[in-house]
Amino acid sequence: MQQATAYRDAQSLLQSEYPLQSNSHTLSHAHQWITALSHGEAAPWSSSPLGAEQDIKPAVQGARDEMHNSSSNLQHQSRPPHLVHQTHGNHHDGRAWRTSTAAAHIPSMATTNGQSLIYSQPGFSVNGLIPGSGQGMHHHNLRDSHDEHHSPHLSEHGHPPSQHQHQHRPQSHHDHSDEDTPTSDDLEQFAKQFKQRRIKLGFTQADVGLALGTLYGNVFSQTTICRFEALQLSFKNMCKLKPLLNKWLEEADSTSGSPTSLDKIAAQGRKRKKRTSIEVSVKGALESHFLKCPKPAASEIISLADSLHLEKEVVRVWFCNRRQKEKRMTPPGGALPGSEDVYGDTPPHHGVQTPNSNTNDG
DNA sequence: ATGCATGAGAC
DNA sequence: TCTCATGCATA
Repeated sequence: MQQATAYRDAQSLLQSEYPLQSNSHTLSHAHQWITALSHGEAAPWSSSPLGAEQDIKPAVQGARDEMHNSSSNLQHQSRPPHLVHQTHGNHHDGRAWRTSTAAAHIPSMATTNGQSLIYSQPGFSVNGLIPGSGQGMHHHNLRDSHDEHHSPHLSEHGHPPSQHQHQHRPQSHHDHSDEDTPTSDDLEQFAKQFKQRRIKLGFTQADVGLALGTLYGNVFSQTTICRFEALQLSFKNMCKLKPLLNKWLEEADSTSGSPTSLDKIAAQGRKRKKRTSIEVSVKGALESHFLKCPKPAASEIISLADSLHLEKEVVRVWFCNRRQKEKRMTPPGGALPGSEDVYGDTPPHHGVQTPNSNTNDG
């Protein structure tokens, strides 16, 4: 598996040097900040437009030979008793995206420039699947298209279909894995299985994210893959990613051994704001406030930020992220009793699960 | 693996 | 201004 290593090497370097993601979603809006750059109006935090201040990491990580031939018992799965199953109607939240079949096809963008490190391998279709490698590429907004025709009521507002309940499948005639709305159980099992297979195949989470780009034109980051495996995405989001990852499994299996292609655009992006490190004590204060009021008003955020000596934006974002975390399928620390439905936006229970219940990932 | 951040779209 | 999907940067 030296191919993966080499490619990941390049990826890490690129990632360090160029703070730009070749996500098609982002690309569709890339002109925004690129234009901004042209105008010379960089964000206050973009100290050096050249990105020279970043420390390039050697990215030495080729030791991941956890793939010893072991008994492949992928069918175990002990159902944790936490997932309260609720008889909901046939709300199909987060499945409308799949209805756009056109989104699954890759546009043909002739990337015949020799500057990309593409291995012409018959396994992976490297002929123009690379997002953002050239300039004449036309992306298809998978997300945009699905966002348009999805029911406006299916969100987590009011009485959501909820991430962590059993979504009773409309038709239970076969064990499809990439069709219809999966249940929370399905997702859990798939995520687990996916991780096992991924590791056995010798791929990292980042590898998968890139591969999804070659397969669908939609690149995902290591973060997203990681969160998928850990079920730390919303139910809707999980449903959306599952078919893609499922497809990847097939591809990876049939082309195991073939090098994955990689091409990233080395573009100049505006720098993101430096991540604010909130002190533990301050975090505690924020959490206390969150328990009392998960949705503080702007004025309240200001005063809170003032008392905590933080920027208002930082506090605001913190609350946003906090709320979002509450809506994940598997909350990291565990559910906070009493702080869930205070804003009538959260379903009355969580699918709490031990985050480290994966005993075979290496 | 996860914390803070961005941005499009929804309210 | 929020939600939601997503990811850079970092622990």
